[in-house]
Amino acid sequence: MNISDAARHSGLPAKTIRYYEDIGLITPERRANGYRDFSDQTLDRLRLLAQARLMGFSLEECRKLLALNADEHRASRDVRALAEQNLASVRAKITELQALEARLEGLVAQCHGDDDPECAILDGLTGTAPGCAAR
Amino acid sequence: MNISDAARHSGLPAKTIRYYEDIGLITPERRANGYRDFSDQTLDRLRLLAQARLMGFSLEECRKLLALNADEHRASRDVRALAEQNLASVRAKITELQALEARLEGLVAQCHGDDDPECAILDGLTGTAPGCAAR
DNA sequence: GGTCAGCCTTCCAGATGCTGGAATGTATAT
DNA sequence: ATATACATTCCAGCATCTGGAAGGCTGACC
Repeated sequence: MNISDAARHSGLPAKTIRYYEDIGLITPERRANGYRDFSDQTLDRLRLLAQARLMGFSLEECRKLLALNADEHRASRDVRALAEQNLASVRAKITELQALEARLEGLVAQCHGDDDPECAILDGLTGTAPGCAAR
Repeated sequence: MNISDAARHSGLPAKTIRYYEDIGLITPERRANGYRDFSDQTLDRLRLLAQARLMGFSLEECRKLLALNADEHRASRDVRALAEQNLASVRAKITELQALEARLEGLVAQCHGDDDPECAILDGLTGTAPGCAAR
């Protein structure tokens, strides 16, 4: 199977697949002409990669997931630990962004948004107390 | 004022300040010895940069904010538009991450997390129907 | 055989926003 | 003279691709 078919079947761009090979996440065979030849096994790895990336796992986490997936003696505990770690960092990012959202809302709410140069957002960002532009 | 003082007064690392000069966000004077010399004006720009970065603006957005801040004929409408754009992208990211969170929670909840190799998370990521490992 | 489209390959560069480190120069104090 | 604590530039790397250039291979058509 050629790279464009592998791309179709995995949902990943061919460029990304080559990159994944570069960093050792997959090792497809080569045909005599130098073309990559994707086995079903390699395709499975690509599909796992595609799904895990969609689920927010980093490439290094994906590497561990691939290893666990290939290890028939794995403990599901280990997989779960990875997923929980990922979940925790997703939640941390959400919390952070929500704080950002609140602060931005506060700034935007104070700005008139008209033709006037006086702007509460710039005042907020430059540490100028609101109204200082007029003083 | 030397770069380390500028760093102290703006809250930005000296490295970051040099980088901001590299990409043209600031243009501090130079002394005879080649050292940068930060004026109050340049320091103001650094402070705006520091705050705007904390508020999630990209460096290109910061560039526009700096231009607006320096333009006494600006319309606060334009500043507000930038802030709202930023707010919208923050909200979009939150929504995306929340969807991710829900999907991850779903996966994690199904996984036993014990010594057994059977794992709902891997099943979910590989498209294997749950329970297929036992069949 | 020639030619063309449409694959494939490798390698280099760029995006974002810094951050670390090396090699070197300057200022200040003792 | 030396020690230190600054300063400078330049190069490389982080994560994760993505685009493009230059060139080779395949398969169909004439």
